[in-house]
Amino acid sequence: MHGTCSRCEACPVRHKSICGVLSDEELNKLAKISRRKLVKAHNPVFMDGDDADQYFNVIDGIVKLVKTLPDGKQHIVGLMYPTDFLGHPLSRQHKYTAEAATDVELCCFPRAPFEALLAENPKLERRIFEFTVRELDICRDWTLLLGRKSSYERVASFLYMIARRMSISGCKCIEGGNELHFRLPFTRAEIADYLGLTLETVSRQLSRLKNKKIIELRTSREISIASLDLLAAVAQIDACQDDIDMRQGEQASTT
Amino acid sequence: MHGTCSRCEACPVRHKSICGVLSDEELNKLAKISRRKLVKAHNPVFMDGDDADQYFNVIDGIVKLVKTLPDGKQHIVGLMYPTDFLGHPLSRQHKYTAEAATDVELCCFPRAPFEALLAENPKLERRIFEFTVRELDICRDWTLLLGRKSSYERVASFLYMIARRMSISGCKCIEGGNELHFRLPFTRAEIADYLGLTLETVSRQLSRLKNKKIIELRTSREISIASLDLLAAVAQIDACQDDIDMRQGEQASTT
DNA sequence: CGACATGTTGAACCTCATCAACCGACGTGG
DNA sequence: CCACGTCGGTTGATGAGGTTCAACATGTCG
Repeated sequence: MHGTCSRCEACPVRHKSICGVLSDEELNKLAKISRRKLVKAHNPVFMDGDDADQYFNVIDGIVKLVKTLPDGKQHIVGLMYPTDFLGHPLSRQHKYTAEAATDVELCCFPRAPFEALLAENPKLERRIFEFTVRELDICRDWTLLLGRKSSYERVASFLYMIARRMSISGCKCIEGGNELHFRLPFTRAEIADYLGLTLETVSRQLSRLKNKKIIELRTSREISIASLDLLAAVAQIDACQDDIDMRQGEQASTT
Repeated sequence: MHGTCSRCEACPVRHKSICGVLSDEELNKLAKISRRKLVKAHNPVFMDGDDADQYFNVIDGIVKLVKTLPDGKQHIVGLMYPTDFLGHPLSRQHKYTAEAATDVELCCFPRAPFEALLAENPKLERRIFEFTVRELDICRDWTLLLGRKSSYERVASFLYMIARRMSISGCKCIEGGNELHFRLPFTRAEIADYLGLTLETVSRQLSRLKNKKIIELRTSREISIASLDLLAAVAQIDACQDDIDMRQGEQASTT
């Protein structure tokens, strides 16, 4: 077989995912150890405490990373979109549960052969490192939101962020998704778990945004954003800073 | 010159920092481009938005990573202790301000020559990758705290965490520091900025812990912890899970 | 159609922020 | 040496923002 395997050629995240740095030849090697997998919404990809015996590319759909407190309260510590890479070399056990928020399509790499490939391909390792640094940046921004923003600002921040992430990653699961009109893939309770609020508070703040004409809600899940800039202002997001973040992300995923 | 340079030989973080993976020869190369630097408490190491033209090892003291919201509220998104590595390859600009919380001793590496060394030394790059993954784990745990814990739980978590980190990293700045008795290097306002609370609330919850005999306060900064297990229980920290984290950290820093 | 999940809205309550008074330690200058 | 201001810390009173509990609306599926 020569050229790229047909499955990878047709892969929508071929260039933006970690695979973007691989030559056709290298990609073929990776393809040989990879396996596609579909996970239905609300099913786990892996559980907190499990051995990390696989790595994943998210091809389509959204994966929630969930931590649970001893007393049962739970919190979403991250969301993974198409093109994202799931799993960290050097962590032998998962520190959170990964659960499909929507129907999800994954590309799975068994740990041992994947790490062997990593060892002989510094470019790939460096690429995963880049992705990890971006995750850390996002996580630190999130601590700012959780530590210092009001419920109104949080909900606005969430809408702003998800609008941008979904249009950038080109999530198939969002029918007719453009930056300003899309279908929310989360329940109010899930949004609450992500923002450190209760579902009632999320509902109230969404109503408030609707009353102020900053968003429209055709149904509870169909969202139209009147103006991203307005939303960013409400969310206390420094639009300039955010543009830099996004451009870096784009670069990293296209070079 | 043969063997290790004398400065590095005497360095207290020689083996636990990123330098731990370097042979004497490689360490000499690194030493040639490095420079020691002292930063007095409350002075900046670098500012949000600055070009990232240097990397740092923290040798002694504690560095705060601070983000500021457009409306002026600020939040501490991370603390760096001795042995920690400051700066991320691939981020051209700093996303936060780094400020000395105590008097700090740093080892500085100018960007260009350091990245050249990285390129020819995959072990070193991998080591920094490990450190970044650990930072991400810590950051995710922090989002759990900010999203779901009460003020009482937060203050308990903070004391628990700082007690463990300081004893592990062997901070010289903590005179007579052992795991159960140490001097707090932060004001109430700084703790509040780290926990997403106000300084008054921090003060009240510390008093509450004192009244419940879980800690003693000889002065406002001299803390004795009656029992780490008790503190962990109050903080809703799963002690078992935490032990795993710590052991991994130890391994990573001694192998 | 009824059953069940999801979402909205209201009312009461509680935690934490805010504003303010006060204390002790420290440093400075008259 | 002491009066004074400053800084860090504690404590109290009050109020706002969010949680909790509850009722009701809407939508979906057998």
